[in-house]
Amino acid sequence: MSAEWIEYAEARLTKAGYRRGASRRAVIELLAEGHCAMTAAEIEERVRAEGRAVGRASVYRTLEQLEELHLVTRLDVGQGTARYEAALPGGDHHHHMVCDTCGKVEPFEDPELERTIARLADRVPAFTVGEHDVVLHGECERCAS
Amino acid sequence: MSAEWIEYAEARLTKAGYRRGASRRAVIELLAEGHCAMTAAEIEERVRAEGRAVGRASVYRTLEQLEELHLVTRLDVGQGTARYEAALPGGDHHHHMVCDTCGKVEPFEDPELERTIARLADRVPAFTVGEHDVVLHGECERCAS
DNA sequence: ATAAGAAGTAGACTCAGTCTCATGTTTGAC
DNA sequence: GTCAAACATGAGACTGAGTCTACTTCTTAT
Repeated sequence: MSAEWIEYAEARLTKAGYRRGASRRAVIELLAEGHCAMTAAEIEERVRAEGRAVGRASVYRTLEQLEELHLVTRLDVGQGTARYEAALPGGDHHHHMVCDTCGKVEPFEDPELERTIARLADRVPAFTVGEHDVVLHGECERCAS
Repeated sequence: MSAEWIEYAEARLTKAGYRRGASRRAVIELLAEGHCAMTAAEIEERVRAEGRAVGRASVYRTLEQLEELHLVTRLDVGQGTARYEAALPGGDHHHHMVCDTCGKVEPFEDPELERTIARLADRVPAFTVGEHDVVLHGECERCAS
């Protein structure tokens, strides 16, 4: 997650007809740093901490646009706050484990799970499956001890 | 989903040390009707529609207690609103498909998916998996056409 | 360089969910 | 049955995420 992703994202946005802007750039740069699953509020706060004024609306608008182009993944872990993370073009599909005690969010991958869900999606004709989220709730090592 | 579930839920609550109360009873009765995945606001509204005054706090408190005893399942479909549904004691574990266009929530079951997740949970030592949610996003038949 | 319109800002607004506290009920003890 | 302690309840204030609005500032095509 890095400079290439920034360029890639900007290119996709331009191709999609969006103009460039400083706020969006700042949000994209932050996401590129790859801190897993930030909330919109965290993003706003961190951009401001860098000394840039940024409107809440700009943050949400940017995230919405990026999500539309599948450049970020929105993730609902059930604490009433959505989280966002940069998505690489070629896959990197993963899910999340949430510690219900401390709130920590941990990513994981599982090809078998992907296959199972793909098969399931084929089997359901009344529904066109697009995205899917698997959220495992539980306790992380530290909280369990 | 019916009268037995109401009695079962009340018995469990009593055993857990809770006293009885009219508001909680009303919420439980509504859940027992089995309308899939209601929001807290819908529950409050429907209880009021029956002519009973009920405080928002009572609804949320009841749902929290029921969730703690695994008598209801809380479900996050990602529209910023939690949904709740009665859970039968002996299983009936299911997941949900959400139509991102019209917001409709449809339940589904899949034993293969359950097995896959159970295997996955065993394989992850750093995390004690408790509950899991699988939410498939997509489009329902009507919206797709 | 300029004008059209997208992008940005601040902050008011909405709405789900939480908290508080005075009041109403339940229950166990007598 | 009566009583009091303790739990349950209701109204509404409060919080915090996310949306909307009105207005300003840039980008970009010409």
